[in-house]
Amino acid sequence: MKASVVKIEPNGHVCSDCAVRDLAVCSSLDPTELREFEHLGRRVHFSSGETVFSEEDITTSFYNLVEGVMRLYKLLPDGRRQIVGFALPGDFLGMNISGRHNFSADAIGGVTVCQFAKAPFGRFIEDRPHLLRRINELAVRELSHARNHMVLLGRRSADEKVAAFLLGWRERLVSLKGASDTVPLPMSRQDIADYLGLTIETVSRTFTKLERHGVIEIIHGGISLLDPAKVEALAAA
Amino acid sequence: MKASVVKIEPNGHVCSDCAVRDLAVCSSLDPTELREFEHLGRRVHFSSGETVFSEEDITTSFYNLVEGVMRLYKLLPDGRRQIVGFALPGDFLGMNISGRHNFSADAIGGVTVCQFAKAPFGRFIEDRPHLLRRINELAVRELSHARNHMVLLGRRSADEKVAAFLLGWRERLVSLKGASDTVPLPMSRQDIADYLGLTIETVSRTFTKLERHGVIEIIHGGISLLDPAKVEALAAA
DNA sequence: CGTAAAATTGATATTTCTCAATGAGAGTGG
DNA sequence: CCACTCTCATTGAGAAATATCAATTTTACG
Repeated sequence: MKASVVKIEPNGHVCSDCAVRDLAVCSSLDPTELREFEHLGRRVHFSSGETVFSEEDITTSFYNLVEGVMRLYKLLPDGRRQIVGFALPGDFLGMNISGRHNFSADAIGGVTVCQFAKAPFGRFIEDRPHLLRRINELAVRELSHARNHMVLLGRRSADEKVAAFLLGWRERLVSLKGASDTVPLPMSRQDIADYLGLTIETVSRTFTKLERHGVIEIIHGGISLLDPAKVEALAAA
Repeated sequence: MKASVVKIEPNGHVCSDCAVRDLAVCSSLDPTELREFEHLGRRVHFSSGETVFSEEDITTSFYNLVEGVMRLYKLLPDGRRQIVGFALPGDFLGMNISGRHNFSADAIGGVTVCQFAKAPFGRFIEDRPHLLRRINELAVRELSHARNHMVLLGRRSADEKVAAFLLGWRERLVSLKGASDTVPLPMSRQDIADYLGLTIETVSRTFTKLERHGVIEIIHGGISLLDPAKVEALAAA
């Protein structure tokens, strides 16, 4: 990845206008706190493909994804990649024990984050247990996703993986933008493969197979769910 | 006839004597708090194979594993099982968002837990942010484990999975009981297979292969690491 | 001991991967 | 506007890893 040309809006943004105000960690703050919080975060933009942070980097900031999609991944020494999740607006990134990030994060398409320096953010949390509780809530939810994903990776067939992915991704988009049977897929086939523990060829073949069976339609930049019930059946719950 | 096993020790136990005092959530409590905490938890014993809680059960308690080993798993509708982790003394179980457990937990061999009713435990946390912080710490650590395990499930070969499992399991035992190249494996081959996303036959064959290559020795109830460096190489970091 | 459960081993089947070629879409410069 | 090139996606054929099915063998336990 190339060096990042980073745009920082000094103090230009107000939390009360923020698109993720009610989704993100900030939902636990009252208006007064929010005004104080505003001074802690800086909006930063990343272009498609840029790396926001890398695994093993010392954690200097936490991030609140405001707009766009990110891939979160880990690499094996020989380059094999496992995507451990896709981040969407409202997701909070950077929590860890070791003081180092335990995965890397790239922008998929343009991305806007609200970046918090670690130390001031830590001090802000200090006497605000409700914020800590909110962060814990997000961590526990992540943990639940992670466990579901382990089941997918360890025990599902390629067809089931793809079907479950489409449904899960749609579900997340639904809760952000409302229901639709058109599912945008901003990530590449390779990303999907690395998320599902498959090869790009297998993902591609599975998409084609689903389309031949009239279950989905592959459209530009995504798919359309022609028969959601059938996809659910294929996903094996 | 021997007296039947007393399952609940009403108030018999004192936290200050507890084996996991410094490992568990309780490590964040001072002596005064600990005395109060004592009245919240009840020691409960489970025999080998018993289920402590099941996925989708409404969460009525949290659990602190005090002694023994548990398997934590999720089932697909058709019975396929994925073990999402093994719990060891000091592990804290029961955190969730939905109010329901998101995995099931069985005893592997005899197990002793410290059980906390959800409501009083919640109230106790309320004005003790340091305890909440400790719980968050454990959740974030779990999350890191979960992500590492996703890499294993999605991107590692059978040999690498087995090797990584042996090393990871040993590592956990080391931090509980000190270093040793003898690695007890209280779980069955089927458990290992369901943890690694393999079949029991593949696990068995891989063990045999490692033994033939002089890398491990299969002993009663576990294995002995004859060549730890070789195992690490096989695990592909 | 004797029986049941767990683990191992072997032979074969299946799924998914690998390697290789082709096709489609986006951006570039002539 | 049209080649040209680059990347990404699709498709095919064959290979490899792991699963499945079927015996044994070993271990655990009453």
